[in-house]
Amino acid sequence: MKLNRNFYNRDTDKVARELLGKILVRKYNGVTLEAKIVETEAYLGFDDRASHTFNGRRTLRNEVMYGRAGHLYVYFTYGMYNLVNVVTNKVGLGEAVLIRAVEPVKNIDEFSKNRFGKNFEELSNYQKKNLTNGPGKLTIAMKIDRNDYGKDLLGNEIYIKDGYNFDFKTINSKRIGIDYAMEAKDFLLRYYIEDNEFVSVK
DNA sequence: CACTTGATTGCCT
DNA sequence: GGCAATCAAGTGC
Repeated sequence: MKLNRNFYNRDTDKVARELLGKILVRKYNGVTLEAKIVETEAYLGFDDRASHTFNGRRTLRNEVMYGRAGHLYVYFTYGMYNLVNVVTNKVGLGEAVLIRAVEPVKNIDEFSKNRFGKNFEELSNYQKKNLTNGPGKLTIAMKIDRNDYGKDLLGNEIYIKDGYNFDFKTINSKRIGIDYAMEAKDFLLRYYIEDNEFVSVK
């Protein structure tokens, strides 16, 4: 069942934890991709130096973070990657959850073609391992980019639904790639599924 | 395997 | 002008 608005409109840290095991559904050109979320990070508002909304910073790019929970915040970074987030918590707070890694569960050949131009079984072991194990990689595999900025996860084009298997242990750790964030780099706001091979950093 | 470095551009100061 | 919530290729052990 598709997650409702109330799921997203809660404490961001809790949403980040509970998104593990849920299924991200992505439809385009008549194709349906499904992937299990295996790694997330919470980005908070005013007091989180790692967040794009730190200290109340509000620009055209991050505007959707201040809006209603359950919408997509997609942004472009390092000159070549799109990263996808889910807006959370109350309007005006500016919080979101970054989806850092997923495990394909439906139409894996489409993921594979979007990333490497061939079917999954034709990939090298290295390519199989690197299909969706990172925030920049999964957006390529699932064809998510800035055109998806602001989309509502209660719509039909892209949404998240309940998972099937929650028999896993959740690991909580520091976030990745935010060494500039001073005290905020040590916040324990990252979650991932223990022993899952698609997690970006163990 | 671990570590280093270059790529490439939108965004904010 | 400087940098970024990253990735892939290259080096060396």
